[in-house]
Amino acid sequence: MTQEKNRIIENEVCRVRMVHQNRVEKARAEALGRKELEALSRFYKALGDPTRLAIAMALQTGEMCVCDLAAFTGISESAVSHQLRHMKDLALVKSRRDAQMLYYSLDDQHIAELIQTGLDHMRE
Amino acid sequence: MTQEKNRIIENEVCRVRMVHQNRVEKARAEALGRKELEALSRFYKALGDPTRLAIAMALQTGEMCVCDLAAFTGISESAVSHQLRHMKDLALVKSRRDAQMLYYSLDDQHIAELIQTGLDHMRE
DNA sequence: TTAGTATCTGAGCACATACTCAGATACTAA
DNA sequence: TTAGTATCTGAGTATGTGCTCAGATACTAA
Repeated sequence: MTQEKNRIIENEVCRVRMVHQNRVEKARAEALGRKELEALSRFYKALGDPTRLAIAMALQTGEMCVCDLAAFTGISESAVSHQLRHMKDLALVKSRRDAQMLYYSLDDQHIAELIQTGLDHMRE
Repeated sequence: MTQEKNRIIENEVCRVRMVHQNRVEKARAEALGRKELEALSRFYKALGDPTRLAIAMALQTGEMCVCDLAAFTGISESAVSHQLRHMKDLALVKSRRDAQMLYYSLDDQHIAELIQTGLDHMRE
């Protein structure tokens, strides 16, 4: 157990208390970079809202248009559209146009896997 | 394509537009219940914050105490403690006490799997 | 007991976010 | 072109959330 006392540097308190320096260094060695960490957390956050998760799970059964998803989720088409844009920015869904309608579908097989792993956890 | 026109019921607009009724019904048939959906989304949301994700990934390398995690993440011990409580409520982490210190660790192997699946997606 | 250390907690604040509403845009068919 | 349908968009708002701060609590050792 390596312990360092708090040190005063000029007027700032520089708190360098590292109770298990080796553990912190080990974790740091395996840590993601800041940008990767933020990208990954944004991805989880995308499924971290009941509306978006419901949309993603609905799209597991096949592609659907905005008003299908509005009917399914019970929220307005506008709200669904806002969420779909969000999910598209995160590469969770993609869309194809057929006449006036846009059909949305999951963009990546990993998302279905992620949902399955989450379900396994919840029903552990 | 089954289409219903908007109907006016008293002063409310009751919008029942269902463009692909069969698709909506299929999605409904496989949908989670409201409570399950919310529980699952809370679980993803738990990893949907960079600080909590960093904590979870650090704990993949072994158990750590609060001040280790504060040193690792670069945020205050108070903030770490708040987040750990949150994560404990969600059964993401568990703790064991050894004298004054509390050692936190991942509560479930599913979490490591979930992180791995997320990484695979990000690096697709 | 007392002092010291590690962690927790509640209040408060700044910022993020999920929705609604009104209106814009994209496309089709007459 | 015009009317109709599907979707998108920006602004506004109410709620959620992550942090800091000050102080409380839990435990150990003298």
